[in-house]
Amino acid sequence: MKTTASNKKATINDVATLANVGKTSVSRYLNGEFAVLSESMQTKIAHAIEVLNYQPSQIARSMKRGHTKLIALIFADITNPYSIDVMQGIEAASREYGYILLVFNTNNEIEREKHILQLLFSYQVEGVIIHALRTHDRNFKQFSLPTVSIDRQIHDLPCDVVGLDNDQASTAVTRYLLDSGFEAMLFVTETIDDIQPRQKRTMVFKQMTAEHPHCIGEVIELNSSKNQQQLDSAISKFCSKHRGMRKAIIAVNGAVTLDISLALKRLKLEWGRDIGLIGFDDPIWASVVGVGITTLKQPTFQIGYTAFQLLYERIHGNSTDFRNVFYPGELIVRESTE
Amino acid sequence: MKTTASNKKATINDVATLANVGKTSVSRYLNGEFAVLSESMQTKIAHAIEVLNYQPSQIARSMKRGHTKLIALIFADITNPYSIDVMQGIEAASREYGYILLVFNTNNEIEREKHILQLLFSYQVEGVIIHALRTHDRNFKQFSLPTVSIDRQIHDLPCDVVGLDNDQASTAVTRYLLDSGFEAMLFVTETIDDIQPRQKRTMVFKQMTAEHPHCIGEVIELNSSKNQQQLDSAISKFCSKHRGMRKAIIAVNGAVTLDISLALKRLKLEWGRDIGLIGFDDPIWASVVGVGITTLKQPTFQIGYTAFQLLYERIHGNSTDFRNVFYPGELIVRESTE
DNA sequence: CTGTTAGCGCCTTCAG
DNA sequence: CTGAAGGCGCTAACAG
Repeated sequence: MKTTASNKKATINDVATLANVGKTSVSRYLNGEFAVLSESMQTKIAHAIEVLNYQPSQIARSMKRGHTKLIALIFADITNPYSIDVMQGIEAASREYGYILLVFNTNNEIEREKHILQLLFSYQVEGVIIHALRTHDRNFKQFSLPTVSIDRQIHDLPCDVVGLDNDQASTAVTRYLLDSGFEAMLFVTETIDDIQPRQKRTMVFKQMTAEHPHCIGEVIELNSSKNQQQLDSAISKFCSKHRGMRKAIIAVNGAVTLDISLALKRLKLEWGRDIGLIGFDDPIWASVVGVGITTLKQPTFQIGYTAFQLLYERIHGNSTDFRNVFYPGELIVRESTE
Repeated sequence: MKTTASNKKATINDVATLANVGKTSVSRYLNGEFAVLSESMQTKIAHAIEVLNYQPSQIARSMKRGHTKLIALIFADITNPYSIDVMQGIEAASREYGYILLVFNTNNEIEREKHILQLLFSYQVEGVIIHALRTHDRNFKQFSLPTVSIDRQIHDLPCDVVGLDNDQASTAVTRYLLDSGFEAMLFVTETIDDIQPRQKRTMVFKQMTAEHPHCIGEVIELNSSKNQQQLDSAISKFCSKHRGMRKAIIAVNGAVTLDISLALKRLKLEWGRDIGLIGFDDPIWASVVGVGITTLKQPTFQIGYTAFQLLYERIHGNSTDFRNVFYPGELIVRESTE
């Protein structure tokens, strides 16, 4: 309200008029083409911009140039802490590169997903980073925007993938348990479907334990993450079956780690003392609960950051073949596996 | 690659040409003005759209109409779980209303904030929801977009506010502790500055304990959240000072609850048995840690949802005076205060 | 070095 | 009911 005339947003024309120059020059000024602008012109324009508190309209620019500096982030479930962790890395990178993040949540609804994919076109988003739930998805088939997938491969959408090196990670976890003298291990995973990471983690565990004759390796695949009973009975069966042996449970991810912790509490079992516990992902509370839970920490920030960089390269055409970038995880030993 | 000719995005003109109609009619079709379109026309257009896989450009639309269906979400610290929780509510609401979320993180950098505020104009964002860190901020002074603040008032920016009813909440917490027979309580808060919620929570606690002559109420204000030592010594001093009395610690928010839990572990103190513990906010791990931590849960989803609604109303001009909406919290009793 | 002109894709008068 | 013309704010030739 302090400015002179109208309280409408100033346009490039207003600036040109006030500065007494053509709008082309203003445009050039905005785009940093100072080499082709006389000093007097520069100062005049700068002044006018200042006075009018002028902000060039990205909308108009996008319309003209065709690129929007917008990228989309699609979560299948915005509730998933992993996604949020990765988002922090993405956010940091996008900030550096001057990109803006549109955040979407498909909320596991296939219709919603379809709608979103359309929106992305409408808004001329330049690229997409997605943490997909389903790896098969016909909505993706028609999809043609530059895309990077987080954590897992998507069958119906060829794209770059960045995530954890699940071979290394699962090997580290299993070997650690083996070396620590555990004799019976229960690997707890959510439904595997064809979600690569869960598959890999499980497979490596199976193989490694199979190779150790003195060690028992069992796997249980939870039907639904809400299924307390299944988990409780699986654990108590496991315990009674291997009475007298050193036992440990492995959680395939942070959500499962939480579920198991809760189950153990219900069963009055104490991790560290009564049974070993180790989990993929390193939730913030892993160090606070009981004696602390040993975890395999993913470099989530790094993953997000790299995801953006890959996307950036792809947007700008430096696209070779689709790449997979998998980072090693870090074993963080706490007393749950003492 | 399945479509006919060019692989460029189809425009309204392409549709018009293919359908053999004027683009005005297509535009009308897009905007649902079916009352003014003959049936034959409708089908022709529908067909052409289908064939071309046409998506109207939001960019162009925004340019013309002036509104973008974009709203911005600004976090001072994207790392803050509270923000993320609230975001879920905002996301849900924005989805229902057909708005898209731009997510920003000022990352506590004042320069960054300035930059973002400018961007908001460039992108013609229709409104802003902000979880501000500082309540004084000169960047806000010039700011004129419809805005809703989460959790706290912002001095330099008159706007709607939605958050917790801190009077009710703090009263509930303190009264509960009093009723449970605790005789000495330590209220731990991060630096209060003029952040309303912390202020209120602390104040209510002070008043209520002051009114109870048999009860001791102390407050400690942490300088920095990283300051372990300060916390450790404060707690142990508190404990030794009130030896023999039933003691409890109150954490002003989830972050502090975590810090205190860690401190207690370092001090070999067990909440529930050695000392009571209660915290504002209800982090997911509150039920897993030790015997479980009693919390005062905020309706974070609701807060986010409402924030969007208020913003929506303001964007659409139903703006009366600025409103404050404060929701009551829910006390969730666990064994840390037994 | 500088300004004129012509659109980007869409919507909105205003005439048929 | 339908279409032609103009313009949103900006940029990119193309001339001076």
